[in-house]
Amino acid sequence: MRSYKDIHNILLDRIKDGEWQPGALVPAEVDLAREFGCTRVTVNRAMQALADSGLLERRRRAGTRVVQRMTRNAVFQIPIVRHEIEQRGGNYKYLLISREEVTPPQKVKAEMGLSGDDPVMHVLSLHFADGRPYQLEDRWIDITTVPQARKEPFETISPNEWLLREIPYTNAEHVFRAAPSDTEEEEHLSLAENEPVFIIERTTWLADQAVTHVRLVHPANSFRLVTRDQHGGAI
Amino acid sequence: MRSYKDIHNILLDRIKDGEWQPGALVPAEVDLAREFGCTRVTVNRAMQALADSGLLERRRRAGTRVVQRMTRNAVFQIPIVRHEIEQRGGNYKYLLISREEVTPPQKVKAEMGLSGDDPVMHVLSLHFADGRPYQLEDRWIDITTVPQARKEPFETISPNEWLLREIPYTNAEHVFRAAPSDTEEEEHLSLAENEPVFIIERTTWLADQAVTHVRLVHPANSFRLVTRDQHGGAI
DNA sequence: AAGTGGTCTAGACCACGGA
DNA sequence: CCGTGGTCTAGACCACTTC
Repeated sequence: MRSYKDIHNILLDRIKDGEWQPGALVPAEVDLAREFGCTRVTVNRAMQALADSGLLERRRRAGTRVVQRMTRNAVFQIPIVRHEIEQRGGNYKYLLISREEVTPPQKVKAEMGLSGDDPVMHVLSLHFADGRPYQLEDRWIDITTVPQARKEPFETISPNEWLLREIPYTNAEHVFRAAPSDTEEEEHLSLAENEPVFIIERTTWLADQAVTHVRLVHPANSFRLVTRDQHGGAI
Repeated sequence: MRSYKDIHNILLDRIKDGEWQPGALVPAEVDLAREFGCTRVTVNRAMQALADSGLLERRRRAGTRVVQRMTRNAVFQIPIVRHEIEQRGGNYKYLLISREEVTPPQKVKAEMGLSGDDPVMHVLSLHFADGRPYQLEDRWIDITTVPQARKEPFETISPNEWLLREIPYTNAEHVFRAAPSDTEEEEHLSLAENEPVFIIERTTWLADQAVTHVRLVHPANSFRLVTRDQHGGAI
């Protein structure tokens, strides 16, 4: 019996092996269904998966083609910092630096789409790996959307971990960049002047309402972000 | 009539609105099918989509739960640098620095999984945006897998663009990091000493055979990598 | 053992959009 | 127009895995 996964892999091989060249029209679902001795629905499912992952392009009446421009997606996973460190056998420590409710600077208000002067929870904290500063977490939490945050002292659990555990979200935006450190970062991360840092800025929404905005600062020499983008056997 | 997209969105709303809390067990397919007046297959399709995007976790017999998210995903698209620059209205220029066939250093051989002393195509080139160096492309291409590369001078088209246009791939691995520049980078990118740079290292495979390994170096002050990750309205 | 998701079939109708 | 993909139904059997 041929499952849609089998068919997916067979079709994938044909693309890999160049049997179906980029830009080429591939047989219609009906024909493949006949070839594989299964229903059209089964073939459809396999081809949809290939289309979703960007290898095929499908249009009604026009048929299905192997995509020509192979701009494909790589997926990063950004884990809870504690897990990240513990997973590679490191010793994790968390330190709360400050926690207050204040009106955020204009830049943060813009990122979070806030207009009024309502106070926002601002939490500054540090994550250590093996005793060395690993990440400075500079976080803003909208207490209108997440009132529970007012009851959380963040003394033993980081905002990062608390939010991921407690608050669902629907959209996120990331900015990754490198920069020379500023004095605050140098102080907290024990850096020399103008050492390079790797910065992740993330804004997270729950149904069009900003939940939180965070700036994560890492010493460049101890941080790398890795993706492994598999296309093959997966399914 | 309720389509699987409708159902997908209804279920998504229930998660968004907190009607279904993270970790909670959600109704079985049969029950939802009855509720929406459709077949179980239709419900299954909607729920699979939600599971694929990481919002639901499904196990036979154990049922379906709202995921207690432990990681966040970010999606990054491998661009053609020229398009990236032109798309935001910039003026693009390409410059080939060198092109040779040599035995690569051990580090590159390891990344690409090469063992012998076979020569590999090494292409060094620069991408400019509005006259300023934007990206240094330090690329290795396996000419066993991609013999066509020997016929391409790379004088007017960059390896980046040529490869994306001509060579399909199945897997990719990325490393993102920040670092102080080295002297070669400072020379080509017109940087002062030890300025921070943003580095992307990518290895690309075609069916378990390494195609190319590249190191992309950007001046930190003119580069940011942005992702926008939707869980929502898409489908 | 039994409930849950995973998947297939056969047939059908619809929606889009190229010829 | 009419071929192609998009999707639904009804019913079925299977594959897990927890109870």
